[in-house]
Amino acid sequence: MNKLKRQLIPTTKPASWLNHHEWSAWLQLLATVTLLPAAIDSQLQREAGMSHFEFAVMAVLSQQPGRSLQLKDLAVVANGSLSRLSHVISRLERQGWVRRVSGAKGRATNAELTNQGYRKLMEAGPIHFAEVRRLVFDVLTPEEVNDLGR
Amino acid sequence: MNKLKRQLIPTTKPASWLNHHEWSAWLQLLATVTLLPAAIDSQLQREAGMSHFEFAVMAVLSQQPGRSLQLKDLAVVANGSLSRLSHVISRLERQGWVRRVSGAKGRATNAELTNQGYRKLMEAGPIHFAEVRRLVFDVLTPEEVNDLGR
DNA sequence: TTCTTGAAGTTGAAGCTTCAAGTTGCTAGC
DNA sequence: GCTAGCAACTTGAAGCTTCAACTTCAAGAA
Repeated sequence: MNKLKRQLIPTTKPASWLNHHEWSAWLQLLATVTLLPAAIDSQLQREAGMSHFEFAVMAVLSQQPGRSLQLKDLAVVANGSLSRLSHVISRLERQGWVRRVSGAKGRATNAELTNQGYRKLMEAGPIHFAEVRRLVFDVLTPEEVNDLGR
Repeated sequence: MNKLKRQLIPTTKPASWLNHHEWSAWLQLLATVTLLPAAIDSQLQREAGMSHFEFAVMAVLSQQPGRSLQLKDLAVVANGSLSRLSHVISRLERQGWVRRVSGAKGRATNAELTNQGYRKLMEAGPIHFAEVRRLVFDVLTPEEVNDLGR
């Protein structure tokens, strides 16, 4: 199969396709960017019963004063759309891990981590980070870790 | 919001959470791995009417002899499950871009790129790769591109 | 005051992926 | 030649994300 992957280089190249060099770099990046989140997600799902996005949302909340943050800001920090977040918060509410609290100003809504949610997070953290270590930090040298910021 | 992102470092650290250094590296990687595919996907969707996975599938096919490949192999090269691929091929068939051909041996099924599919791909390629260049190669130095393979 | 505009959320539908449960056709062992 | 078991799909349901439409509230213009 690896042989196949290398064959993907276009033989006819209209002006704007990638050259050999770019192409193989892109394939590498693509595989990382595709496989890594999938692996992380499915492990977390299996062993802790939550998606990585849900984990991220709860992790952010746990670090905020009052374990609470306005949805709009939470969406940005968690790298998701407001709509997606709203649906996810509804699910987390159903699990009893998060609660909606109407925020101070205007139409603001805050999400607040419940105690139950906090306990769940503390339990999921080690499981998750062990996998992150295994898939990321154990594979990279320390300098490479430094370079991750590009 | 960037200030927020930096606050995510856990203040209490049970043995198996990440340390400061790992944590910020992980946040970087996470953002890349989350935002990059989303950006690529939505651009391709908007401007060429296909997902990145569909593009990848057709691109692989276009490079194979006979523009055709068995589903099991195609799934591996495109980094997806067989089930996912099967659904996607059905969609691509509906568009007339791909055709199922029963393979030589046993229960094998091949996917074959149609002429119409090939034309579509040729049209989508430049659109897609321009975006890849913009988001990846224009941001990285040549040495960094070299290092993408880790 | 009243009107307009924009930001923040919510909601439902449509589409995609995953998961589990089937099919179906080889092939190895008896 | 049978039969068990596996490999290669296919399919339908459940769950998640996206998208577009809608609601609500705040603030500034008129």
